[in-house]
Amino acid sequence: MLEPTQLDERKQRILKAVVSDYTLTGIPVGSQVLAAKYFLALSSATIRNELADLVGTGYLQQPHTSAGRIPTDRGYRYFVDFLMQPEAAPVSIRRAVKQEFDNAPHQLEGILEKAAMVLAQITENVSLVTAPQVTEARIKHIDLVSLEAQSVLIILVLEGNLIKQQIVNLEHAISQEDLSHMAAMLNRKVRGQSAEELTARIVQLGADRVEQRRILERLLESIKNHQAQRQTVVLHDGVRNLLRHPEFVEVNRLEELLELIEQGAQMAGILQQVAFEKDVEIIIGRENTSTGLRECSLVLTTYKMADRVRGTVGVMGPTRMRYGQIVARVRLVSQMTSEALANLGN
Amino acid sequence: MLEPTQLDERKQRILKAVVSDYTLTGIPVGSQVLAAKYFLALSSATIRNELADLVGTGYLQQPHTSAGRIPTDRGYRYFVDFLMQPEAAPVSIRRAVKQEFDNAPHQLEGILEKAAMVLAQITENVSLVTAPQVTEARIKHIDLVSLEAQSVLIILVLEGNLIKQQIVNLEHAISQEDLSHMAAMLNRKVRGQSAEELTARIVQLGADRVEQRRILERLLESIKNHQAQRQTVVLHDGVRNLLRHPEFVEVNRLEELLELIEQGAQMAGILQQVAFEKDVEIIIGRENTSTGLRECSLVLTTYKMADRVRGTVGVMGPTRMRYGQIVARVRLVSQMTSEALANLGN
DNA sequence: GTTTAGCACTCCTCGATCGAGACTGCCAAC
DNA sequence: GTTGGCAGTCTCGATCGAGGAGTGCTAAAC
Repeated sequence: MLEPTQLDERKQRILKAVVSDYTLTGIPVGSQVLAAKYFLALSSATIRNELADLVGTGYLQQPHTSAGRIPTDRGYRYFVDFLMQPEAAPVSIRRAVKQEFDNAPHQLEGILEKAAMVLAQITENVSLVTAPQVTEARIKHIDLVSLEAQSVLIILVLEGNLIKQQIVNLEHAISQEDLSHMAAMLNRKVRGQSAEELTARIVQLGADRVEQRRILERLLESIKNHQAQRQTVVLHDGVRNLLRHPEFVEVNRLEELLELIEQGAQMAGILQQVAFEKDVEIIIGRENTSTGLRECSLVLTTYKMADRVRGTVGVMGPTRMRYGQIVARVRLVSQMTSEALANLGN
Repeated sequence: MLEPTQLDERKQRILKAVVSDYTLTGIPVGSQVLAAKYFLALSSATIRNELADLVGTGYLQQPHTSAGRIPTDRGYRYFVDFLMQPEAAPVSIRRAVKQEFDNAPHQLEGILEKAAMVLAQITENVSLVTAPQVTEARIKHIDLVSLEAQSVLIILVLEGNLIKQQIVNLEHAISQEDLSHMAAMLNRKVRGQSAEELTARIVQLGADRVEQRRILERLLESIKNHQAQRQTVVLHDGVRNLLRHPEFVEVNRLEELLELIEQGAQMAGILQQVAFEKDVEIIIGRENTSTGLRECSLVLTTYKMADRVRGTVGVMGPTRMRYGQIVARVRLVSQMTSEALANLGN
């Protein structure tokens, strides 16, 4: 674990200057630039000595002998933990974001898509948004709709107004009337229960006939399968922004990254691990378990949809990103998303 | 309009050879290669004369003086219209595709996502899939669910088992009992009608109280807005495949393309124009109205979900693509998608 | 009239070379 | 501990030339 005391105050200021300058320009920072732009009172030779120390302790590195310094992952980590201050987004951006969310369709998917779009735009990186996760979902409403002969559409409304739907095929035909009846019964009995509890209680439900009971069992089984099977969806936007970063001119890295983003499963795993309590979580370069993200950083946080319903929003970009700015903007979008989702249900 | 008679038989064979070779190798095709690989009976000089003619009539072009020939958009057009024969996908691929669809979740989105994934994989290009479009949707079932105090969740099941949902805020609270009652009434009266007809008939509905009637009006208005507002979703996959093509090593083109794909609106417009009757529609290079697609081709067709419910699937890639192969594979995925969707409702 | 061989010409590609520029590390002086 | 000076190192970009691929043209052969 890093300690702020590991670097004296001047080294901290120099590290901060290197990170700031490098994230802005993308050019390795030399001692002369530092002296001229940030440390007028010091000579470049002095700074060179300090830089050499910072390289020795692993906070900085040199791409080659006659180049300036760039931060290592460790350097970035020290920066975000102790040196960085979030740069609040300017009013113009706050206003634009608000407007976008105001114009978003009054609907879960629409809002999440909007969040991904806006976040990609204001951070100029790839945005990542997971659909809301339910921890121990409670059922608010069940509806059964007869489709063709033997198939039934199950609609489950969960806490937080999450809607799950599934089509089930039965052995025997059943009328809409019977279905409505069953739905009404279920609604009376199962409100506020979790899907697991529901299964446990099914035995106690006074299903008038054996036939009806079998259908109920079938439906519940389906619901449970469905819950288990459905993997988290990860929305993303702004892949085009990656192309602008000079670190991705070679196409190989990009390809690996794109695969990760597009197939989503691994990404979903990473995003789901973001702690709900934490404010913003930052994962830098090789801290990522996935090798494809070796040279990328993630800035992630959660949004809240309802009491036990949350999702993750965040940004993926090169380790050389403006952390201070991006943290603030991820936070902003997370808040706006939570608000927009809250407005859905009132 | 092109006529097959515009080229004599030998020119046709040469054009075909150039397109075939170039789409495979990506290297401009010279007269010597043609003579050696495709026209053993002719000398390279003869072929040179023919090539010069084909350049003169606009079917081929030369990147520079001492390079081989590559097809123009016109050349590709002639090829797909008169010379190409679809290359049926090998059994191994057919089997793999079938398996993927068998494993797809029993659910609209899941199937469409699967289609996009599979198509991207087997064509090694970007796949595009629109959600099903409804022409004159008929209503199968309406459900109203009380959420918090004054908000109501409307669930509409349309023909083809398309489900639309929306949350509406009312002026006054209303109980779930009242809502269920209204829903039951609506279901009795509106089955098989389109949303427009429904609005027309609302006046005739015997709404017991003025209050209830007002709520109904509010709901219908919401439904209509929702229909109008919701733009077509375009799923895509396989952007990573683009990176493999040498024509996209320069990042600029890619950026333009990605913007088109990611923001989707323009793309949706293009995809929606695909005629339902046609088998496979191919749009080549500058035939595209969008400048970003100047150097790309689209191979598109439709899938069928129900009688009046269809969507578009297809592939986007560089004009230099293996049309014969891709046409067959797009067709394959379209069929499998239609089948999978048909199985949803039985 | 069509086809072919031969040949000069054009243009791209790739590797090697070279100089300019940037930054360092080290040393000696302050 | 700090600073100026300086030699050394490495990258980057421009330039150049050889090699190669393919053409168009001409004149002869079929």
